[in-house]
Amino acid sequence: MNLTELKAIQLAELFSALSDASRVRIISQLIEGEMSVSALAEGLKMSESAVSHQLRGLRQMRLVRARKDGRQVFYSLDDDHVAKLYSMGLDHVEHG
Amino acid sequence: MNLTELKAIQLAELFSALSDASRVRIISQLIEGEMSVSALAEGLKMSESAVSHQLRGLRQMRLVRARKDGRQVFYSLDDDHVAKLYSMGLDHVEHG
DNA sequence: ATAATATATGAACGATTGCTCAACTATTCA
DNA sequence: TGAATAGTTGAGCAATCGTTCATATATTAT
Repeated sequence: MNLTELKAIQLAELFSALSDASRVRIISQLIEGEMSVSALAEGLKMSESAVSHQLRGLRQMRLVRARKDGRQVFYSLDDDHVAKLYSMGLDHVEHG
Repeated sequence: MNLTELKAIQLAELFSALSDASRVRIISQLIEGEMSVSALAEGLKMSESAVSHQLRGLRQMRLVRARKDGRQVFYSLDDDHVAKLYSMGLDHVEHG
């Protein structure tokens, strides 16, 4: 089965979403449920700016969804595929 | 479930293997079966050097295995987990 | 021996990434 | 209204990445 260049790029972009430890930790938090930017930043000991920058990328890839409530913005996973990829990867890292 | 920093890094490294279109295409070729460096290079229209550099990374992550036969080196997937991640990602890109 | 072939490797380069910092918008509170 | 809070954004910078190019190593053929 021959992979088109477009699909290769799309696949690479998808996996890029989980190719950084900060983003992996963000995803792992969001698997527990939606969370505000500042809660994520505090829990992960990252600056709010850094978290926000990463969330923007995840949002653009439609892996994460934003819900605004007052002055807070709550993020959650937009797609259970990501959670599945995550848990499959974790399984590989832990056993195997 | 709290993710340790080590596991976050290991997960990120695993997904990094598929975070580049060239590597995705290499993996997609190797799913079909083992292949020499020059065959990969020709099929993917990449230089042998570029392919070799990428294969080294994949080898170091133990996602790919090398078998030397004469002056050729045949590469194959070392781990069916990668193929599973790949096809799961492809599924997400194609549908969903 | 020499030449040719297959692959690996290091240096160097531009491109991309992930962060910080400062400035900005939007919302709430007093 | 003005101050405080939550988040976003752009510029800038160091670090990393993926490639090319030249060179090196290993194997085979002559």
